[in-house]
Amino acid sequence: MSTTIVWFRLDLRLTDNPALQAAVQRGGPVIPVYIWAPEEEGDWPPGAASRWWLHHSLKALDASLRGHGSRLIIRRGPSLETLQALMKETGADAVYWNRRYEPALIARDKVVKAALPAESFNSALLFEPWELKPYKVFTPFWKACLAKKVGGALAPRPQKIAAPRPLPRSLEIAELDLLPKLDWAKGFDWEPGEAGAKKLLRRFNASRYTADRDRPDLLGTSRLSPHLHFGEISPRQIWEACSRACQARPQSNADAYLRQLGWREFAHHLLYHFPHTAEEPLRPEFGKFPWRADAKALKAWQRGRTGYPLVDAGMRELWTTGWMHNRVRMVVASFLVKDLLISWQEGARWFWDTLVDADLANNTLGWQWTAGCGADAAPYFRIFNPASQAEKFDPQGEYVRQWVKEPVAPIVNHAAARDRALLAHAKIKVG
DNA sequence: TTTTGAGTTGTTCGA
DNA sequence: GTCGAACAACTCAAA
Repeated sequence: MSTTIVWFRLDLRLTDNPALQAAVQRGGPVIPVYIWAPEEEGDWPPGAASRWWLHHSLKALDASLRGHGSRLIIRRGPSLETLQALMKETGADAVYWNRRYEPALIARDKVVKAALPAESFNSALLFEPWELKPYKVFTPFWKACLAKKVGGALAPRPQKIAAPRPLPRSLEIAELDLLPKLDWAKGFDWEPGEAGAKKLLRRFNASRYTADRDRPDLLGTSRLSPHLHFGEISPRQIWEACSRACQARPQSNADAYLRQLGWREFAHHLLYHFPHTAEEPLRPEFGKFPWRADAKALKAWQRGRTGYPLVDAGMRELWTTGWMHNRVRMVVASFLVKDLLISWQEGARWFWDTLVDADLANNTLGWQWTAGCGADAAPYFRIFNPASQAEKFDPQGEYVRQWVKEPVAPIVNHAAARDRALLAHAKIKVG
C-alpha cells in the first residue's frame, strides 16, 4: 500500500484540507510533516509574532492529529533534502501539499516539484491567480470573482489518518525555538489552531458588520486574520458559512464581510502577478518619492509615542496583543507615510515583525494602498487626520483610554505635516 | 481602436 | 452646524 507524505505549510488544519484529503483517499499510511526552513522564504522569513503563533498552531495541529491516530512529524530544512530523506526512511512514494503564493516559495516549490513525485492543491484561495487576468482595480476584480462562483464542495474532515509503522523520528516543537526569549507575548489573547478559528467564526455576527466594523472600541470584526494566514480556516469555509447566513437572512450584511475576503483574494492575486511589489512600489513614479530617513521619528511611531492618541493607541495595541484593528491600521499607516514621510517599506517591516497575522500579500497591498503607490491606491490628497478619525470611530475615547494613559507631546504638527506631504507628492508628478 | 465611466476606507474650505 | 466642491490627472476595464 502506498505511503503519502503530507507537507503542511500554511494550511494547519484537518477540515477542508485538499492535500490531506487526497492523501487519505489513497488508502495507505499518511505522514504529516512540518518542515521549519525560514531561510527559504527570501527576505520575508516569519517575524517574531508569527513565530509565536506558529509554535502554538503546530501544537494544536499535533494534538488534532493524535486524536485521529496519527501525529505531526517535525523536521528542520532544507525542504527538498528533508522530504527526500523522509521518503527514503518511510518508503513514501508521493508528497502532497497545498500551494503558497509568495514569490520565494513559488520558486522553492517549483524546484521541489521537479525533483519529487509531488502533487499540489489549492487550500488558501477562492480562485487561483492564473484563473483570472491581472486586475489592478478591486471592483472589477471582485465582480469577475462573483461571476465565476466559488466551486466544489469542501473537503471533509478525515475520520482516521493511518500512521506509518514505525513512526518516523521527529523534533519536539519546542526545539524549533519559535517562542521569544523574553515573554513579551503575555498580553496575547489568542487561541491559535483550528478550534480557535471555529470559535471565532461561530461567535462572529455579520449582521452588525457594516455598522460596527470601523469601531476599534467595539468587537465589530471577526478577528480571523491570523487564523486565515496560517490556514487554520479556509476562505471557502468562511464563504460557505456566510452564504448560508445570506440565504437564511438576505439582509445579513454577510456580503459586506465577504467583500473583505475579496480584498484578501485581490492581495494574493496582485502579489502573484506583480511579484516585485513586496519590495518595490507598483507605480514606478514612486521610485523617486522623497521619503525621509528619520530614525527618531520612526522609533516614536513604533513605540506609540507620537503624541497623537489614536496613533499611539494603535501602535501599543499592536505591541501588546500582536494585532491592530483595521481602521486604526489605516490611521497609523497614513501617519507614517504622510505625516512623517517615512517610507511604507519601513512600516511594512515593522508590521511584519509584530503582527500575528503578518501576511506578505495583505501587508504589501495595505501599505502600498495607504502610501498611494499601489493598485487601486488612495489618492495622494487622502491624508487621515488622527484627531477627526478618533472622533468618528472612537467617539467616547474608550479605545484610546485603554492603551494610552499618559499625555505625550506631538512630534509633528498635523496641519503642517499635511502641507509638507502634499508638496512632496507634487514633486513626483509627471513633468 | 476608441471611447467612456469609474475608481474602499478623507479633509478642508467657503458658502 | 451643514453641505458641496475642490483636492489632479490618470489608469484601468469594458463596451
